[in-house]
Amino acid sequence: MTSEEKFKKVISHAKEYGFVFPSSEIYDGLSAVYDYGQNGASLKNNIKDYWLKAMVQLNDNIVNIDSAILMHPSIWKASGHVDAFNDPLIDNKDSKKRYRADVLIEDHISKIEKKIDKEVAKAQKKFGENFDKEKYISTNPRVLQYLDKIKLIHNDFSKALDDDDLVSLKKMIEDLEIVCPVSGSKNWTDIKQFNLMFGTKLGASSENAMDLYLRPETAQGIFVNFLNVQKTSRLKIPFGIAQIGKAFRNEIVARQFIFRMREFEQMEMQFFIKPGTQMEWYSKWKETRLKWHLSLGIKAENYRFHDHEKLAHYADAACDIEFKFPFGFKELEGIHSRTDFDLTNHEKFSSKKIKYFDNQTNERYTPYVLETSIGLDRMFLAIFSNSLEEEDLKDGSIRTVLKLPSILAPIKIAILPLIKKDGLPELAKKIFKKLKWDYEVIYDEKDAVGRRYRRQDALGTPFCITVDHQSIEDGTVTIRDRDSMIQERLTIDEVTSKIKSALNIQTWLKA
RNA sequence: GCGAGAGUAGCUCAGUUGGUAGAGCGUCAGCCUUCCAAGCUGAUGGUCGCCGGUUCGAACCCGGUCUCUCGCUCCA
Repeated sequence: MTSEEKFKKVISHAKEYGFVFPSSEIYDGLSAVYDYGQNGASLKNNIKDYWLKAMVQLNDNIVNIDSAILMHPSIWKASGHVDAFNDPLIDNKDSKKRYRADVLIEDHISKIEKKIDKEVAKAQKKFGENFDKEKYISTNPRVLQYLDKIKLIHNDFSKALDDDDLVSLKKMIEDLEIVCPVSGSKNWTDIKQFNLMFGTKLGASSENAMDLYLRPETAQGIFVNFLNVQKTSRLKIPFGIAQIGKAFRNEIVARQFIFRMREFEQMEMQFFIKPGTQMEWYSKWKETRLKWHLSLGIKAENYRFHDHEKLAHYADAACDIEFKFPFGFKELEGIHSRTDFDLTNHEKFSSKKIKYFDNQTNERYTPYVLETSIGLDRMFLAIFSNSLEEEDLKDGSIRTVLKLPSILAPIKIAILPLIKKDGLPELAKKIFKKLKWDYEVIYDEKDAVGRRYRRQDALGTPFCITVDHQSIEDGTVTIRDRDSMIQERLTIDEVTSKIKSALNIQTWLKA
């Protein structure tokens, strides 16, 4: 099976078994928006729980918050999103390539700068040791001409950018005769402004309404609550604030099923530390987070670190944990050393002092931040796609089985009477009623038992308990393991304790 | 946004030169059954993505539109 076929199978299986549906499907769907169905919502919740247990419950110095999606618009100026999320884009009609218009012009400027360097190098070679670089640059007519040109471009450029004047920007590209690096043509489309943030309005009256954005990341909700949490929690640095929540990005191209959605959910933790200790924490959290992933029992070869070479405006070190999705290795989680960029900027924009006072050393400082940020929907896709298998059995049949980590499975146990008579359903229902207090349990008596096993396999149910005639005589039942298909005959109590230990969170997280 | 491909039942798909829509699986109701899909009977389910045009007649031809997949671009 090619990876493309496999991915198709993942998507249709997700739909067929109630995990993921296209949003608004009866109205033809909405691009890059998906709904989680009865089993998907459950799997997603289980992933959240597993993360919260590891990150918050087991760490005395990490707390969980839930901040609002709507936030004060200045936050996005402070965070840099208003600038960084607005791209003027232009297409070359011949090569069909898309470029950022500002980058094209910047590249053009650096080309001229290179010409100057060339002139200088040439002169240096000619004059040898006596060469006065400063003097040469300030007097040589050709160099001066280049410098003038750059200055002129710079002026027009910054004016156009400041005014959001896309027409002038395009005119610059035409006047400078910038060509597409691929096609070499000057056949450009008009420049279009892309804003990756979703806009909305606060206030019912259109006159006084305030322009807002739906948050493009959850992290800022943590930063703006830093003081609130720090003052009310009695936590001392180092400490962390975690949050699970939705974020929104108006992606130009959002594809690959739930990998890149317009509305998505993040699980983040911002860890506040003393400046200078960030590298230490950076490697600590890299290790900790990878360990968390591996604890779910997915093969280590499916994960890899990818260090960022080009760092974001706020980071001094960053890497991704990448996962081998059906369409290749892609980012699953990011671990970023965010320095004091966010807190410092919020201090600047809000005019509130955002500092931490260390009683031990009597120092007052702006904490540095170490971020771990995982896409919940990506995590879902990683687990789901990795779990879906088609097995060729010895009898020639094919078994579709979703080998979810049992701790995450939406349904933990299926209770099945072997046949629908002789008092077997009654006993099975009794067990069903007892177990549902502790687990997600399903009862099924329809069709042959083999078919019912396969049905549960496709849903990812790790255990099937079957009640047969012997059960009525001696109270034993069989428990079938999803992955090995091996059955064991045990008493109800033994079965319960077996399941209990198999789903023991401590065993999972320590793995 | 550009290019290529695709849209028919819950899923996978067939549907001839245009003649009022089919299969397998699934689901549901039964029957039969003491342990790993494909035993029997019956049922449910589709304005053929949507809108318009051509035609006596359109799933099929034409135009538009929406959505999906892949590639390009973007990913703070």
